[in-house]
Amino acid sequence: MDLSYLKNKRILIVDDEQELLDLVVSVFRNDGYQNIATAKSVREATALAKEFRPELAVLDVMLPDGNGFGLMEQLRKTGDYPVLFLTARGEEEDKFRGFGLGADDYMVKPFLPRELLYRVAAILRRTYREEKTLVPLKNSVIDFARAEVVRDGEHIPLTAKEHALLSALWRGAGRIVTIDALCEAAWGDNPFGYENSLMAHICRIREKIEANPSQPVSLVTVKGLGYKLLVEDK
Amino acid sequence: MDLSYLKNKRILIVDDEQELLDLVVSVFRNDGYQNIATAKSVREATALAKEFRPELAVLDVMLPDGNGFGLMEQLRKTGDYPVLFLTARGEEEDKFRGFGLGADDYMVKPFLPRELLYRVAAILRRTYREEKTLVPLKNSVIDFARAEVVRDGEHIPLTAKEHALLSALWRGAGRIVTIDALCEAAWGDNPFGYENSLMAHICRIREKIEANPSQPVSLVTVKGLGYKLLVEDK
DNA sequence: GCTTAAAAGTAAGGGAAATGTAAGGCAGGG
DNA sequence: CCCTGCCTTACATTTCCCTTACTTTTAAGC
Repeated sequence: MDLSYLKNKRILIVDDEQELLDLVVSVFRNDGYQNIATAKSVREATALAKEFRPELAVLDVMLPDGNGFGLMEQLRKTGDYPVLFLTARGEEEDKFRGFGLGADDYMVKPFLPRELLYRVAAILRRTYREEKTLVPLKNSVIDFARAEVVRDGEHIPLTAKEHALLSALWRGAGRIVTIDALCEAAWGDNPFGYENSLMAHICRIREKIEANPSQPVSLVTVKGLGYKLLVEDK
Repeated sequence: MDLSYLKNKRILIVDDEQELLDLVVSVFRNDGYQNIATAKSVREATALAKEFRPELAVLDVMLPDGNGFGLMEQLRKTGDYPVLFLTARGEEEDKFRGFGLGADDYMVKPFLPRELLYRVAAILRRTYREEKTLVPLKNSVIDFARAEVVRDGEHIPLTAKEHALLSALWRGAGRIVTIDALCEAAWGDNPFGYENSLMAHICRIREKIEANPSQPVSLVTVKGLGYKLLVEDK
């Protein structure tokens, strides 16, 4: 299961201690998270959240100009994303207060960095599970869950075979996928004698995903070997 | 925000110690959970899960005929619901192993009953977000709470199967829901041989929600893949 | 425990969209 | 110039799904 799409999620980290803030940020960075924003106070955090639009927040409970609970309520006004609290040892009641207000998880300092990462990953996986299905190409985007291609804002439906072939190509994204492998993916048992049909499907797929189907840039032919699906970014 | 609908969720609890099992069950019962099933071994749990179809599982790591991790992998074959692990103190590595396999939360024994309840509630809340009772479609509105469709001011009742199928479609709103998933939703365990019946139900649902059932715009077919429910606004 | 209406399941004919087929084209290499 | 490998198009075929009418099951009320 590919979960790498979770590493692009926007994460907001709020703590007033510079040292801990740096630690937490580096923990996330080292694990591959790309999109991190930080704040050191309630005020800073609420202002930042408006334009950063976090998809998950890690909040310290103790803050100079208020506390994490109040902050969460502020944040919930601009978006309903999960929240994980951090608190100093011994404040047992805080734990329940956070959960009671709708927090998603709670950790007591000092904590193991690895545990923080696991807990955040678990929350992200549950919350944003459907989105692994969007695959950006040069001139279009494939949406596997909806079985359609979006090009110039237009939604073009995919048929079952097209969906199966694109899935196989995407699994080997960037690498060559052989004719045999594609036939296997689309026709399963006894995948023989369909080479011609495969070609017809490739042609139809190109009409949907390429701006100029006769000069393909996303689904390219590798003569004598097979086909390659070139995916943007990732 | 009304969260009482979460108390109806089917919860599976697995532990080999009778005493702890009783404790956990009573903790849930006292908090209002209606639908609890228990098992004391991997074997018992996998058999039970097939027909109980849990919506969340609480698993002890140590079991007489295996461990909770193996059990989770078994369970994941029949459904993708969240899992919370319980383990004895000191097995730090276990914690990471559970998360690594895709667990949703983890607690060390002995734990505070209240914390267990909060953690379970947090997971349920995220996983089964509020079942919106009113769902607007192009030519009608589904009212799940009343099990009826409103079209042109007319109230058309939904039958049990229609309701179950529409719920499953609504859960995957916009995305393709496979024939298998729909059969699973409507007929539970042993969801085979009902493809034809499913079609008849789809046909009847369309007569209720569509202005022109032979040209559906809300419940559309994706040949060879499944069906999609297209929701307005959202 | 009947009776009866509504709901659910089954089966078959027809139709449209998806898929398969084949022929003509085109480009590059030998 | 021919041959190979792939593209493209038009057309044939097949598959899947819709629909309808009918049977069976369930549940509700007496």
